[in-house]
Amino acid sequence: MTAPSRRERLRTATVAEIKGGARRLLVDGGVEAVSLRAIARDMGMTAPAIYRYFPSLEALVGALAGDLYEELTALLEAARDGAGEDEVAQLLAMSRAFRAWSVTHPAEFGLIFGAPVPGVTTFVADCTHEDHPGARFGAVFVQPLVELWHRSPFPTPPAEVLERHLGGRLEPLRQSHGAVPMEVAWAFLSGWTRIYGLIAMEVFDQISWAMTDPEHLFELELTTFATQLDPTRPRPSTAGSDPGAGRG
Amino acid sequence: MTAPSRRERLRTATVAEIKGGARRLLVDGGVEAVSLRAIARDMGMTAPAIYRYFPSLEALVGALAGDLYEELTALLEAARDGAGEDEVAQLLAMSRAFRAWSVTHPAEFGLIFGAPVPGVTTFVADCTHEDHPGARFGAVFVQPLVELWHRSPFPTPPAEVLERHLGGRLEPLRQSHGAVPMEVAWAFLSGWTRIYGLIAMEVFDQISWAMTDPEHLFELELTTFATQLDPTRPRPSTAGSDPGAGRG
DNA sequence: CATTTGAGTGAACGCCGTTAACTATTGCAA
DNA sequence: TTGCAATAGTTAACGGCGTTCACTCAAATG
Repeated sequence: MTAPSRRERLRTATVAEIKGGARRLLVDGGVEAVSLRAIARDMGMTAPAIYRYFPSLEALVGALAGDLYEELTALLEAARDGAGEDEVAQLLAMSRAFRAWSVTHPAEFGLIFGAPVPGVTTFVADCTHEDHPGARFGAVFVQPLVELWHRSPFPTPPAEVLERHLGGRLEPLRQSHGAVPMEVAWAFLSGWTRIYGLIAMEVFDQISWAMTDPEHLFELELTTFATQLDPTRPRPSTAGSDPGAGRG
Repeated sequence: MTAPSRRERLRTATVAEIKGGARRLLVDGGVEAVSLRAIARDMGMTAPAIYRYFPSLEALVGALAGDLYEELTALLEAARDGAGEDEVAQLLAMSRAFRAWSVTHPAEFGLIFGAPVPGVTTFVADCTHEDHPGARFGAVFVQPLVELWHRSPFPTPPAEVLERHLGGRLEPLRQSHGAVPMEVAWAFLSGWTRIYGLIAMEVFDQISWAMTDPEHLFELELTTFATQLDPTRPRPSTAGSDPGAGRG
């Protein structure tokens, strides 16, 4: 483990600058606004120089997507670690952190959670099963669910129903997370579907025709989900649980 | 109401041909593959000629999105009309039809239900509240829910909880659908979130790292939702309700 | 029949990704 | 220290893109 040479330091700095410019363009104008020529212009370079660092624009977009996955995973882990010991509290904190990031980073959310983008698709396809960004991302949610299940099992549909609908179809999940109980897999898939669906609808502006302030619907879904996971929780009608309070 | 002139007939035919070419490109290569020059090439024309019919590429994409909304709405209405009198059966048929269309038309789904696309966004913004594509689309789901609610109310969270989370935030929905009971609004938003979320995850390939055959998870969610709407329904464990049977 | 309207063409401008040939600089080794 | 190889950058060019402009020609209109 020797110190990086001067050349290596310059190179990583340039790579970071290229990614930074790409992200700025992504935020300002969506993925279609990310262009090698614009990035190079902002850096005071010419476009072909970027080919010394990335083999194509698609590869650059894929690398950017990988960084976003890492950024988001770290954010969720921080939210989990700051939520105490209770697994349900951890899941709620992670869900809220995920929504907050998504709403404040719509372009980034669209890149990694929206319709497949050429560069991102190949980046995801090149990952091994365990290091698949979706798997690493899902692990943050699956882990507290597993621990909660072992500590105090939550209600689920009957085992034979789960077996018929999910049995034998969870191999990809097991390849990345080991032997996850079928009930936990169901709780994760069902819960994640609701969280993802609501956030995607909000970020993609698929809900504004029906309601305003989707955060409150999100909190309602969260409390419903939390109650399902832990029926001893205080009901959402308890005073002091008003969602959105204290968050602007 | 006079018969369309020869010129008008030719014009509508050309508009249809342009849209057809645009959709072919959309299906083959995603929205970024839709280009005026490629469309014109396929038609044996030059690109500037299309400006006689659409003011810009974005406007063409927006018009295409409008057609897709209409196509999908008609499909859902047909599914509803073919499902008999029971509202829950109608909702199930519509949900399955929606998923089937989405899975077989991923590019079209991404255009109208994915990250905002410039042309589509302005098209949606130009619609009046009642004719908003999302509203016309949502109406097909809201209507059976309203009728079911009046015929036999389904269980919901307590009224005060709904009031606190949704109260005063459903004006957009009421502007397009009239006085929808808050419980119905909740059931629609909650149910639609799960349907949309699961389908979007499947179409956007956000679930293949965890499981195969997402249709079975979709059917599990559907039966859960149906049981919530109508507790007298046969439980999902009843023989003969195996999801996916007869559709493989 | 004259005129206006509409449809379509070709050239051009400025973007874009990408490749090829070339230059200058850095780092390393004889 | 000198010489070589790797590295980082340049310019020029190709084809594709959306879009505009000036133009032609046929069709509808009076």
